[in-house]
Amino acid sequence: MTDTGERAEVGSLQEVLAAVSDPVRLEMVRRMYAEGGPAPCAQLYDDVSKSTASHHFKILREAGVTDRSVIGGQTHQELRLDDVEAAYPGVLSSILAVR
Amino acid sequence: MTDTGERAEVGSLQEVLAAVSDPVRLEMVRRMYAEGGPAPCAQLYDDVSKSTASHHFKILREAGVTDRSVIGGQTHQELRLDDVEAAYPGVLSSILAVR
DNA sequence: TCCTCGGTTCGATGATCATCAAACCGATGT
DNA sequence: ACATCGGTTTGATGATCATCGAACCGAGGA
Repeated sequence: MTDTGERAEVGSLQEVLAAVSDPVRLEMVRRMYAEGGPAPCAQLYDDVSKSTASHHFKILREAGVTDRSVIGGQTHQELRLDDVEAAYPGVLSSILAVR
Repeated sequence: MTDTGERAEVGSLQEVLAAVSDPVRLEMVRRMYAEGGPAPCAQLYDDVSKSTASHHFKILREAGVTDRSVIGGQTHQELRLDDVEAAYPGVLSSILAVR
């Protein structure tokens, strides 16, 4: 297991909100949450191309919402729920609670 | 006091998130919240033109986040916090709690 | 009646952004 | 060594959107 990112700061509230306001990205976040740990990219989306997915992953990562790691040669994405909650209590958890 | 809108539904979660993910609109929402009731448009923004502000009000209204009423001839905007909370508990309140 | 004031609507412009295909890259397997 | 597989980067395209000025509109006031 190799760390790719160095525990970046969680982005501004605006950045976080903008990140999850896109339907494709919110679905990714929901699936990561359901997974409960590092998940291989491919399981986190359908209906968009690999390159588009990679683009969305980047935006989520830069907003500090997710983290990337490499496990057994494969890239995985993980939700940084605790970090986001620490920065903006209730925001992400209440969004995930919807439905 | 005249009602302009007929208690519209609160929009989808995506709509609500998109509405508040814009800095100008989030500031508007914050000021409405601070006001605690119907507030005249002019007090809810600076740095943008009247037409831009009106555009943002419309987006907030269509997302079900705010409501419009006319008091003494003047248009006022009001936050629909209770309605949004009923639809998506904790989402808007936790955003407003930031800072 | 005419003017002003607060706000909306219209039309246009520029920027941002989601999307894709193609090329690339690192790791694994043959 | 080569091919494959998962993922990223690049470059381009089209759509969405924030922004503005100007025209418009309804309500009061002079």
